[in-house]
Amino acid sequence: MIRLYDSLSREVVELRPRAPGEVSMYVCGPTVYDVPHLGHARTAVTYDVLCRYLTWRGLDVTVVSNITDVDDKIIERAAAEESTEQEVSARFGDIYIRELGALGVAEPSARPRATEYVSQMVSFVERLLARDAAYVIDGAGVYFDVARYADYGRLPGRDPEELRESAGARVAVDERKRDPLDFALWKAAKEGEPAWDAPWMPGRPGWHIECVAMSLGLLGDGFDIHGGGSDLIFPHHENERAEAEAAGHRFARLWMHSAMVNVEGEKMAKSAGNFRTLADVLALHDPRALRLAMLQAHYRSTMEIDETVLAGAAAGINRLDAFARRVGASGALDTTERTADTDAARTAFVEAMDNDMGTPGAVGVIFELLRKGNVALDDGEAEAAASALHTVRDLGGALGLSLRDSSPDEAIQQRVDERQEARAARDYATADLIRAALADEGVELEDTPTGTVWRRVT
RNA sequence: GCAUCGGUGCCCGAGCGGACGAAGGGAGCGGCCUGCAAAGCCGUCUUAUCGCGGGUUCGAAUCCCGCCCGAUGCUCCA
Repeated sequence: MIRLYDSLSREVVELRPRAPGEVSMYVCGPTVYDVPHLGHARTAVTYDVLCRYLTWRGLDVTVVSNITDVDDKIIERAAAEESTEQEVSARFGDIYIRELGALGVAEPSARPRATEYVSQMVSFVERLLARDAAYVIDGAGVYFDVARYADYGRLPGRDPEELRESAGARVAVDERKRDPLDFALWKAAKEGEPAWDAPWMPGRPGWHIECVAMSLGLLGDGFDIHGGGSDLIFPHHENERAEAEAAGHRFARLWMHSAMVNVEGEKMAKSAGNFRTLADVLALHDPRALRLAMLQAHYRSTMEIDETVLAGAAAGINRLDAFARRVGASGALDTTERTADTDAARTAFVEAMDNDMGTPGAVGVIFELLRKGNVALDDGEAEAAASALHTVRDLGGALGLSLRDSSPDEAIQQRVDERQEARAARDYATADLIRAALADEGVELEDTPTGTVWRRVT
């Protein structure tokens, strides 16, 4: 039984897909006006792991993750660069996809762009107008009428009255709105901004509507999981929910929110100026180290990512790879043979993961099995070690963590062999010379009872 | 202020009523192994005052109340 925390009911609930055996999931992607940072990476990794695990458990998963390519910030950036909105969003969209791909985030089943869904958004707004859940303000746009949605405020756990009090604290409220909480579904075109035709006035999509159009459009009513970063709970997700349900649709069955990444105790954000780009981290570390660091914290806990954390995770990745090399050097062949240890590990792994994606516990299980495999190797039980390795690979795969396979390199192998000959002849001076030379090239040697293995150190 | 989530060994971070004599990773130290390393294993720091004070319970890191501290959200946000 797979259980997940549902942000709407505020409890861990059993995942009960609308269609048995199939899970449909929508993950709010970024607005592409700049390069991705670690926060984007954490969110993407969280849902990537969920998708991989559900698939590993035998479910047929469909993931839709959007890219929002019309928005105030994109317009600003395009203006600042004297470029176009299309160019800016295409550029950052490509970077986003490439860098997350490098992190091992699998391509979603569909990655819609907001601009591809404008006509659906227009129809959606019409439907809301027809149901009297929205109204037009001439020259300004079309607004959602919050009063028409009785459940408003449940997702963020707030009373609409309280929400109303703080509305306008940061942005001036348009006097013509019926309620300060009302928000734009469609924004009237301004000079020099991208615009599309619409029955009310030419303009561009307002807030939250793009995700509703894309999620319902691609996954249909009552899709299973809607996820995103916790900073989207309000207003973004609550307003999506209001729009969809006020239009008569059954929206997401389960809401998930991943926690923020902090830097020195503060949320990483562009506005705070403390963000680290994904590219910066990827330039310094194995992408698997970043993923492991993220897996070692629960997705609903705020986590700190700094050099200490990254270096620690990188050391963990080295252990994983070293185990694979050791087993490889033992000559034992890959085997699906089960042992008491691998069975116990699988059970514990599933138990941890089924419980609201307990990746830290799941990673713990993997490392425990790794240690047992190393002990088996020390005891000369290569077969048992190979079984452990096979399971480590399988479980790691369910989390998107792979072990590095050494790539053969004849030139290096030749020198390793030369060193072995020297060692056999007890000519340790020569042997150490070769080892030091290889070390200078970033190649580290490990002597095992069955031969010497080597690895590249980055 | 209101809402939500937290405060666990040197660091990160699980656990969320009894198998806790608190997982796992990292760091330090000692040992074994090794020609020396690396890798690995074992031990150790670690009897972790589980933020503080009360309470419930046969039993609490886990539940309840109060307090202190922090993060996030309250129409830019992943």
